[in-house]
Amino acid sequence: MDAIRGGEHMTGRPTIKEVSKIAGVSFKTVSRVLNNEKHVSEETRRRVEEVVARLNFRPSQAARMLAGRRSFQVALLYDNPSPYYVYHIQAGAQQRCTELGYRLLLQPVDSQAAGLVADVMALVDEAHLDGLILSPPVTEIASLLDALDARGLPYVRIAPGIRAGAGLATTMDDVAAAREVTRHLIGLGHRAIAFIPGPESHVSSANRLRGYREELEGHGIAFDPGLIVAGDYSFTSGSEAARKLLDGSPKPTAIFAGNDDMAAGALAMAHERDIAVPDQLSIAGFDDSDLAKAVWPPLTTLRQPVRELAWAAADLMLGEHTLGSQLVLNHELKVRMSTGPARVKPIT
Amino acid sequence: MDAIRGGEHMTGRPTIKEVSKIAGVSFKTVSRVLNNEKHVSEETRRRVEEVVARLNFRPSQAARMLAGRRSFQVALLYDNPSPYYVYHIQAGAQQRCTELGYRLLLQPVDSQAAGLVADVMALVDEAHLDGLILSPPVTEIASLLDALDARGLPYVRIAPGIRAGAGLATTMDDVAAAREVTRHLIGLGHRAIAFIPGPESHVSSANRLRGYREELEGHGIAFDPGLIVAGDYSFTSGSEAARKLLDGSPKPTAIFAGNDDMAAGALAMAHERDIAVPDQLSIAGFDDSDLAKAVWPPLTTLRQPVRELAWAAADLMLGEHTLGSQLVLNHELKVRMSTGPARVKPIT
DNA sequence: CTGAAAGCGCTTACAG
DNA sequence: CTGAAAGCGCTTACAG
Repeated sequence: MDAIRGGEHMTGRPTIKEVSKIAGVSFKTVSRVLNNEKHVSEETRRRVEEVVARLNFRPSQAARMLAGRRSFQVALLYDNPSPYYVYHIQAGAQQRCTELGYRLLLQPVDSQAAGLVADVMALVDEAHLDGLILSPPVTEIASLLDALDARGLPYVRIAPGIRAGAGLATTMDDVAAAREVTRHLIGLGHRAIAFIPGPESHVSSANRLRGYREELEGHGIAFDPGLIVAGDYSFTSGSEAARKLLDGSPKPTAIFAGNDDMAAGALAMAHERDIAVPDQLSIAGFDDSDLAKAVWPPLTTLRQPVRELAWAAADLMLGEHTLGSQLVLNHELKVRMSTGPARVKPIT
Repeated sequence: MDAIRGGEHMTGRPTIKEVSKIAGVSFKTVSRVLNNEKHVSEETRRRVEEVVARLNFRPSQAARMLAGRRSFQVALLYDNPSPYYVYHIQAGAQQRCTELGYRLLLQPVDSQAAGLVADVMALVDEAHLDGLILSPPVTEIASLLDALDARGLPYVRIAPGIRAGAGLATTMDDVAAAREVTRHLIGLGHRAIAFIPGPESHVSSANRLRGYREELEGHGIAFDPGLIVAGDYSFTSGSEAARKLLDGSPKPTAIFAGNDDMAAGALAMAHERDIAVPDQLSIAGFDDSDLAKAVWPPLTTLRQPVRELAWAAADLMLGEHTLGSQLVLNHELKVRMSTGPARVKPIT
């Protein structure tokens, strides 16, 4: 016998009818007050609100969903291995939804699963969703986008890759951001700058690589494939990539990793080999995750406005907007101690 | 005009009545099949299930909540600044709830807020919750526990401090765990072992301090208040505590921090002062968070079964249990490179 | 094993 | 500005 049985816990719950009786109005009028509709006299409104507060009345979401055309409920879909990323995406979306009177369902999904589209549509039906927020890489599943479009269901994407210009979206400029990091390293005198891109499944990987390359070439530095070793956004992959780069040729004086986890991996490899950072090797990351400030030396990185992207996504979908359907948010270079002038002490 | 208006998206949604019509039975029979009730002939069941699958029918959660006595919906309350902790607590609870057919609402709260109890009870009413999972420090709010008890609402607590023996709970033994870490350090020859406890608001802080102290005294090593400097579980506070410890007297040969964030902070301070870890100073953490493996050298720490604690909490509340109402999960010491033999090279 | 009736607590659409 | 009726899509309690 499980603990949930019995269910006598609905005891105290008042309903709209009890409120209306005490306030001396019809329950329809209480409904008007609750929904902030026009055409309620100031005095009636005040009286109803007083009773609502006194009884601690909260309308049943289930009844509203069933009777009304809107559920005031949306879901955030995510499938990201980074606790840091998920935490902040959740926080941003949650905050804006709460402010706007929506409940947000936080829904982890498996973007590789065959049944993904069916599962999401099941959620849409069961929960009567009014809309969806998609975070990468759920943003890249064409069949899901098609199903949502066919259904006419509103959704916003955060940092989408495919169909980037279509529909509602919030993004940052990965290309420009990667150029900034690269420019910072070039400015410190580095010429042999290695880059560790992320996995191909993420659009951000290709965009950051492109920014790195464009900036190099803008400064007349030839792109050298020997300085590129891909990772998969994990710490371990960053470590392995750094090992290959340090063993390869040409020897880099700086490593720019596509995210902070990989930068931390590269940094660990430098420590393991007694390579001084930044005196012998500069290392830069991307994201400005919690990790960036927790390693030694703290990482130079590019702050991605994760929380803001999710906040703005919710706002774009649920708020009162006339301005547009796409929003590009600002990033910011964070210079810390892991980058410094080139070749103070060459690697031996 | 916002994107959500219009709401023509319910178009395709089939109902239980349409299913029943196609299957040639009453809609009550469909309901029986959906709820896995007895007394449905095998053939009828099969026919209904076939139609359900073909139409991709999903029952409205709202209608079930309204008509039934159970909502099949529970909430996880959390108020923890650690993305790592929140991510794994969510994952564990989410998994078990999904397996058992419950929807889990992930609800961040402000445990310091005056209106907390009212807000939670509002959630209970609005969402018709069948139960709640409380994670630290939400577990410690007596007024909330009282309100839930008064309402007769089932809840489980993860690692509770107050009223620890009462009600449903999953925990780990912080005292024994801290003793294990301390024993490891003593076994390496350390005698001047500093400890950085967390904030007093968390019960785990006091328990880990107690374990540290008990183990020392069990080995005939006097407890020295000069080797205790408190932090608040943050990286920065760990760094500051380490600074004071390294400047104070007696000089520690090992530092045991109450969590990994503070251990990482202590490690950064050692790097800043060019103190070799572990040759001159051993550092141990607690949690085995992602951080533990991302810093250099990787931290010796104690694995707290965060995900399992949440999984078991959901299971305890929703599953079929007869065994008991409290569950103590196992922890595990993870020895990595940040700890080593004492005084190989004394700090100068 | 199966079904017809009543009702959950609200919103909608229609009156006045 | 306010109200009475109908109904959302299910489960419950009662019959057969």
